[in-house]
Amino acid sequence: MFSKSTEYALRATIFIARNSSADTKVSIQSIAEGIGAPKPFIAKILQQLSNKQNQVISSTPGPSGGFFITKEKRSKPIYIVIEAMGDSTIIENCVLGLPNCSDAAPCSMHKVYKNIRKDLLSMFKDRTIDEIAKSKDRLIPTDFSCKE
Amino acid sequence: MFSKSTEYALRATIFIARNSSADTKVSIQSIAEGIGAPKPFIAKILQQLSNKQNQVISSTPGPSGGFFITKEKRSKPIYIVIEAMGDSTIIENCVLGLPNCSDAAPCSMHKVYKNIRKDLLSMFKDRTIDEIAKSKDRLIPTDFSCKE
DNA sequence: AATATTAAAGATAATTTTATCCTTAATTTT
DNA sequence: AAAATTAAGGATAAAATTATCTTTAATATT
Ligand code: SF4
Ligand code: SF4
Repeated sequence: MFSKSTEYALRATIFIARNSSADTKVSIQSIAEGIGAPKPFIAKILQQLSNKQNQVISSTPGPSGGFFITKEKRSKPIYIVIEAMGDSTIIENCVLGLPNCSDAAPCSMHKVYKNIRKDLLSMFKDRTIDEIAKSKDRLIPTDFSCKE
Repeated sequence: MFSKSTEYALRATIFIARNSSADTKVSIQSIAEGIGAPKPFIAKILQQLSNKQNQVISSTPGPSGGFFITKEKRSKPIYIVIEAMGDSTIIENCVLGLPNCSDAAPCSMHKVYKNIRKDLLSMFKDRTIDEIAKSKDRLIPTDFSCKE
């Protein structure tokens, strides 16, 4: 559904929400291992999630530094991750790729897609980061036992 | 949601279903114009939709040749277009990009995504090409008046 | 059979996405 | 203050996607 970048971004954000607090930060290394992503690539994504415009996650350099997520951001919808990655069009745009999508100017799949899109959007806009992080289900390809 | 190729493929297939019959075929030129796609690119996509493995649409070369769709294929689900373009993973795979997705090995968004994915899949697998083609809603970016 | 028309096929180019690497800056610990 | 640790930033590379072009093959019309 999403780009690889956004998949990693979602997994990384959930991982950070689970494994960090005010005084326990997580390193790029442990995030990369925790979600099964290439370290240099996830580093770039973390950068994007924590830059001036986005600030979905926070970071501090230096020893015992790393990434964490503030209480304020924890209660935001996971949608902010998708937005920060620039992938929100995937769930917002027309299935047929037409611009100016609306009930007034419907594409040929409008009627059948409309409600599914609404559900998709509300899934990402109504669920908070903390809510998703709570589940403890897996975030990494090979890990099949994180739930038990 | 889908790749540009698949968006064009869906629009082209619906366009052909609307504008062709056993004796009226449509040319690449008129398809490109009818859906607002670059002609050389849509030519490649039509090729892929009509090749030996896929055969979603059919074609004949020569004067008064062009593309058409058989009665048999008209009654197939639009899912076959997505499959032919190799984009079915987009609606089948895990939102978080994890392999071996199942209730037994759920990812951290499984619970909230499961039913939406089911709806997405049934939308593409239960609706036939003819059913979608019937709507007469727009297939082209600039055309805002095809419904009236 | 010759000609005109149309798609098929394959080569190529541009762009975007994905991934990696190396240097710099910030922070903490000693 | 010096050393160690960690992320930030920027440059580069590889791969996939999107787009274009040219030649060839097939078919119908004359
Ligand atoms: S399907 Fe309808 S609602 Fe969905 S995008 Fe196309 S026009 Fe818009
Ligand atoms: S969300 Fe659940 S069902 Fe959907 S993909 Fe991830 S594991 Fe599979």
